[in-house]
Amino acid sequence: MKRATSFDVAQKAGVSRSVVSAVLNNTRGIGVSEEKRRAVLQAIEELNYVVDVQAKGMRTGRSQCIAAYGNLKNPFFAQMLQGLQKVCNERGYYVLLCGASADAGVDPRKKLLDLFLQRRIDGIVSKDTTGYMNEEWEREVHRLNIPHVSVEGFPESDGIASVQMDYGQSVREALDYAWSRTKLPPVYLELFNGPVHAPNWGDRHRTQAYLAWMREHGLEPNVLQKLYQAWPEDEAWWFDLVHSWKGRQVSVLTNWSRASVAIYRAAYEVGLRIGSDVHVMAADNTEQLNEAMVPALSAVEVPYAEMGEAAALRLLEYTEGTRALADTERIWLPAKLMARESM
DNA sequence: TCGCAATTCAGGAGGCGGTC
DNA sequence: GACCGCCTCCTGAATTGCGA
Repeated sequence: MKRATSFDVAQKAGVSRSVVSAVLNNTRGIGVSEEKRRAVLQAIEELNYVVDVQAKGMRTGRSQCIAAYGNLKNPFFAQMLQGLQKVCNERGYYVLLCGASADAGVDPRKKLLDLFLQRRIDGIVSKDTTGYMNEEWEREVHRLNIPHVSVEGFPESDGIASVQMDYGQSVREALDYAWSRTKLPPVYLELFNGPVHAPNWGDRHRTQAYLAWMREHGLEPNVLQKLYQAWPEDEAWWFDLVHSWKGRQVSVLTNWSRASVAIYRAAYEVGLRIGSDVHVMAADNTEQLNEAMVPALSAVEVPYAEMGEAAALRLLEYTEGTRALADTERIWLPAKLMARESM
């Protein structure tokens, strides 16, 4: 059966297509009487009429669809999507999911360019790794005038709009909380992926914030750096560390909650109690287990859902023309302090 | 008749400009 | 203010025109 068009709706309601359009879009400046409005809405219902998005795109040049690009295995991408989807639902947009896995040596980002040129998407929100930079991609985005917002990527670029959590503020908040709970000088334990410690943008901001906070409080900084290895490869290192804390209380802030998990394990083996002997707190929610751990791990967490919302709102400003593409002012969101039992 | 290039048409919706 | 007519958007398919 042929699907109904706005022409059919107009005929059935006894009005012109312009009135149907005005009712559907609440077009400013075009008033529609209550009687005609009801007639149009009734015709829409009776004919099961739905706006043809492709046809609409022909006229408006927009697809009402935005691409969400990221690593599908990354749980934060899913969290970001929640916020993105919420905004898109409210604003009548669809989300096209684009996985970041490369195949046959093709940069998966390049596919996004094709989708944009084919008018299948109006813009892109990408969940990038913290501090991610890509000058070639930036050039392409500018060359093609693609509305694009990165979550966590391009933190030092003025060319790409991004949504960032304030890592410095998150560490300060964690340290203030830890200090208020224990009055112990906090140790900062920084886990890194090897083989060489090459701190990214977020890592640097965290460490700088820790050092500054310690200085301001007249305390001697104590930064421990540890190459990440899967348990139990490096259990001896953790045992030695936690063993050295025996007989005194310590307060530890870890950059990744993964490090907190290792401390929990070692403390269990050594016979120390988390929350009373060893006070632990994480500066992120990498493992998604903070709340489920026993005792529950206190943390300052990255608000990925809120970041997804903020990114979507900014992107729609670009696609709908209420903000110039050149205006790439960064959006900063605060970390969420989740006070639990470990600190 | 064939092959190619140019032109026309169809599809559905948005909204400007004009009328009452 | 309420409403209508008509132009416009883009692109693949169909049609037409023309030379070889």
